[in-house]
Amino acid sequence: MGKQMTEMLKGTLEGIVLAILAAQPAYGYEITARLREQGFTDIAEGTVYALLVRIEQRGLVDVAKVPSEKGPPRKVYTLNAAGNSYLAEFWNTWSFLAERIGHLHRNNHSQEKGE
Amino acid sequence: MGKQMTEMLKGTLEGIVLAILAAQPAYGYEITARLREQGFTDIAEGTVYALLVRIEQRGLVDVAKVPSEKGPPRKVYTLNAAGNSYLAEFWNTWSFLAERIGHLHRNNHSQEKGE
DNA sequence: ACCACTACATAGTAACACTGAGTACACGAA
DNA sequence: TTCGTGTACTCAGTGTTACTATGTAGTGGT
Repeated sequence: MGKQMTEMLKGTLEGIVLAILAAQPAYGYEITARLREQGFTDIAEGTVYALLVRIEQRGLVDVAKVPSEKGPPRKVYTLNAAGNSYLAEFWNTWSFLAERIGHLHRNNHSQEKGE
Repeated sequence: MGKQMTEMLKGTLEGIVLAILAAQPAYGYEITARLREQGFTDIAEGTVYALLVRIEQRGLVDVAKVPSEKGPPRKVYTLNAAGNSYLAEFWNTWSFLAERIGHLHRNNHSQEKGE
């Protein structure tokens, strides 16, 4: 993966995964697959599992072990109240940053074109 | 500063500073001030200077020492060709990420409202 | 018996922003 | 003259994060 993307994912990947969980509960392997569907093709499995361990330890999710037909039991993660409020904070932070950077982006582009 | 913002700035602060330099050359103290104007009120001076050292070592900027009326000489940073192409790459990475996350954001919100 | 797919776990590494402190120059007030 | 304030840059140490690489294990097909 590009080094820029790696660095940029720091802080945002967590929010991305929480947002996926907000849509519906999911387990690690499934989350990895969903990320790949969404265009994040190069995110390693290990990265996702490590992140899930973190958000579990912080109490942002509830965990349930569910047997699988095709392999070891799944750990299904569900966003709880704390996770929801943390996610809401994430959206605030993201919105602020995206707005500021979007502003810079537009300025840079108009400059390139000599506007 | 919020912990989320700290983590989210990883990888993006560099692009933000390069974008500021793309608009016009500047020195460290000035860049810090400009960041504060743009709403990044809690970015420490030390953070900016460390970042400037990095981008100088990577050859993304040219540096000129200019005497100041009010203090030590200034190190004025100018974005060079390498810096410009690196910045272009940054915008690509950012656009991809912003689009993907924006998509998640809209989905989450429409879900909250039950749409 | 072997392989592919599913599913999770983890030790070690690199990169980055922050904290907190320090150095140094200019200038005006006390 | 000394002190404070604003300007301007530097740096060691810390915490957090995503990546790499590898390992463990269950299921089903050939």
